[in-house]
Amino acid sequence: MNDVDLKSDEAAIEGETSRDVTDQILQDILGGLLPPGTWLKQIDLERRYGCTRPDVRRALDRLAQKRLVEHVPNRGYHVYEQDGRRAVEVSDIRVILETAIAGQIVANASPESILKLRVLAKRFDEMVLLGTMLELYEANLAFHRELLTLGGNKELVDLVAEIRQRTSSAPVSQWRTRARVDQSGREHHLMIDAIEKGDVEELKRLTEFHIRQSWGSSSSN
Amino acid sequence: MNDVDLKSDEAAIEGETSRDVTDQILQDILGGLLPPGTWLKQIDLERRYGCTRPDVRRALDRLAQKRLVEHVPNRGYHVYEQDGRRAVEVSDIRVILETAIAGQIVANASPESILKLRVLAKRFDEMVLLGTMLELYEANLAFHRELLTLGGNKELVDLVAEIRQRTSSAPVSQWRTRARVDQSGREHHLMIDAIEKGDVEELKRLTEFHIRQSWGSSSSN
DNA sequence: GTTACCAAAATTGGCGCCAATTTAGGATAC
DNA sequence: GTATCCTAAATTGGCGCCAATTTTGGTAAC
Repeated sequence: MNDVDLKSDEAAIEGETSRDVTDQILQDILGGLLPPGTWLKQIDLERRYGCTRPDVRRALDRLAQKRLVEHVPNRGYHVYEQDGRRAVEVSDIRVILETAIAGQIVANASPESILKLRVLAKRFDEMVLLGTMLELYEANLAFHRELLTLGGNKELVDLVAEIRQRTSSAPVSQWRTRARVDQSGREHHLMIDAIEKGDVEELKRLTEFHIRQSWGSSSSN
Repeated sequence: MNDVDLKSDEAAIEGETSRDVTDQILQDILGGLLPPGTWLKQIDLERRYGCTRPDVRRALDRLAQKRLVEHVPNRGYHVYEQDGRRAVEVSDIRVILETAIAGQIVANASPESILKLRVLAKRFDEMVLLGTMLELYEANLAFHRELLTLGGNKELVDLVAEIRQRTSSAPVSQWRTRARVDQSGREHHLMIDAIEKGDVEELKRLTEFHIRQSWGSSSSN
């Protein structure tokens, strides 16, 4: 396990101290800047994000609660090693939840909401070409959030958003190939098509495939 | 909103400083000692649980993350008011998840695991007669945890345990009547019966009924 | 008598220091 | 030459103080 290297720009942040440190660290883990196994030294983080010691500690504690980092008493915090079994289990949960509300999604889909989905799906496609990996990741999240919102269960939307970031330490590793990302974009549109047609079963099929696909090639399962 | 009254024994704890403060506050919320709306003053908690200021703050932050208390900047933390809609939504999620794995539960149920369930169901029945409200609550959790564990998805078990304590601020309010608690105990045994018979559909029916029942009379939905 | 304003008490929350533990490196003994 | 022990540097984490904000109670004016 190597520890985080941040000889780079220290005072370049300076200006958005307001945004929460937890999210910044979270994004850096998600972005692959802080690979699994990395030891998160408090002094480094303090300097890196231009914040105080208590801020760092609060952030680390929150991330530990979310099980994104592990806390070893008197030795510090380190980014969780990716566990293949856990990843599969989380996918299973997502499949259960997201297919379960397919019926409500179709039922509640108005022409406006379908348009909204199209816009978000298109933005994802644009980010494939023009955006960074993180922007792509967030465009994907936005699309799926909007989709789930149609289900009408607000708690479920938040819950899925939460468990998503439970295993996907590096979105980079999810969409390994360009072909896979393009495919994802196409699937988004297919899902919207299914909603327009009112074909619930088709939506379920697509949803399950879409979720499972991301993890297909990773780990030995 | 009244604030927490704790003129009672202050130094009576002294000896189990080790156990986490977060759990203690959580239990007191669950136990109904800290009703919804109560303002959680840091000084009071500090004295009450015999711990330091940073300990209290860490605990409050964690509970806020779990959405059991709400944080109002510069005004403090208070126990979440029970939201009827949220409670229903969480029940819906539980129904989705727990019925979804009914098949696996039946498939994985060995004679030993069924015996284990019987023991836990019996302990619940005993607690109805002899135990405190909190013990009853925990016996119930233990039964359901064991049941879900048979599904084989460890993440799902933890997730359900998590969302359970998301709304049920006061277990007292859940099982309002004695009749309802007795009924719950009987349902546990019926569920085990269904597993023994290998009747998946029956288990699903019972599970949904069992979950929905707890919230039936509360709030105007 | 009521309302508005001001002042004092209380509470939150930011911040930094110091002790305890761990880790790494060097020196010595075998 | 290698292994073990001891010392020093570094890192974690406990703890408490003080500034900023809010609330409450009292007073004065209308």
